[in-house]
Amino acid sequence: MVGKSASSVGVKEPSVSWGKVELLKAIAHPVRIMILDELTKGVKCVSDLEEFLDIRQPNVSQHLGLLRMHGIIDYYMDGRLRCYFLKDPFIPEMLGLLKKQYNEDFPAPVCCPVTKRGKYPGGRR
Amino acid sequence: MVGKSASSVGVKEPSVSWGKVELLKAIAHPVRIMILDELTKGVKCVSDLEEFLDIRQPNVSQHLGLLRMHGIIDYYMDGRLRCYFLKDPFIPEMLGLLKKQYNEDFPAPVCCPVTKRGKYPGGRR
DNA sequence: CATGCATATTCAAATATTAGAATATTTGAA
DNA sequence: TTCAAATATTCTAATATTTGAATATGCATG
Repeated sequence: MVGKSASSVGVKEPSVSWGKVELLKAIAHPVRIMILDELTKGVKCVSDLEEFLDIRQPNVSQHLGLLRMHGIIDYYMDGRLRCYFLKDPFIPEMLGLLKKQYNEDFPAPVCCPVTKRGKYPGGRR
Repeated sequence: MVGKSASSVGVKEPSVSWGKVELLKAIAHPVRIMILDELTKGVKCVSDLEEFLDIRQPNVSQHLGLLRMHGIIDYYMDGRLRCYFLKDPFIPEMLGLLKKQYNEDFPAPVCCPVTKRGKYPGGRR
């Protein structure tokens, strides 16, 4: 069962899947991020979100529909209310990352400074 | 200097900043994700990426330019090569998250099933 | 200082995203 | 059954993104 790790054997590391990139695209909108952040705190109905977001109801519904089509959220009915909730466990972790503060950038690689020639790690030249 | 935490006082939790949403948008493209994943492994010049991505050079440069404009990557010159490298420490963590496998969705909240009325947590009705 | 390699820029066409307006649907209550 | 509340859908105009083609730039080398 247990064998060499993928990297030790030269097998390709699992890369980011097409589906995950689609998910990223679906999330990458200020309104949808706010919706998701709100849903992290608990179930919300459309009119709650409408008030919170301060945008028009049809637009809220459009964003909710998009998120639902991607399997990121879902809803249940409560009377005439649609109670939306978070479905994808990836989302809270993603939001946590997005809220994290990073104080410094990575340093430039050692083969700088700029004008020093011939150090390209790939072997080309 | 030190005081109560934001949450203990009812102050709004820091939400996702506008800048972070912009960063998400910049990242949310299959080619750019591949570029970033590749740069995670080390410095790459444009023609290396061109070969790896199998798209035309001007297009590679366009994506690189976009990422650079967002402060996500930078480059140094090595002779006539532009050696691009990762600058934003957020990226590797994000890629790690994107590669993570999630086996189950969150369960629907307890106030289901659908027809049970009057349980909306927000108090409306 | 001319040449060629590595890369960037500009432009245009195709396509995708977004938000609003108008309208439709669904459900519970009277 | 009728009405009103809650939400969804459709259509459209504005805008943004993406790509390819053509071309330009910068630098190292002879």
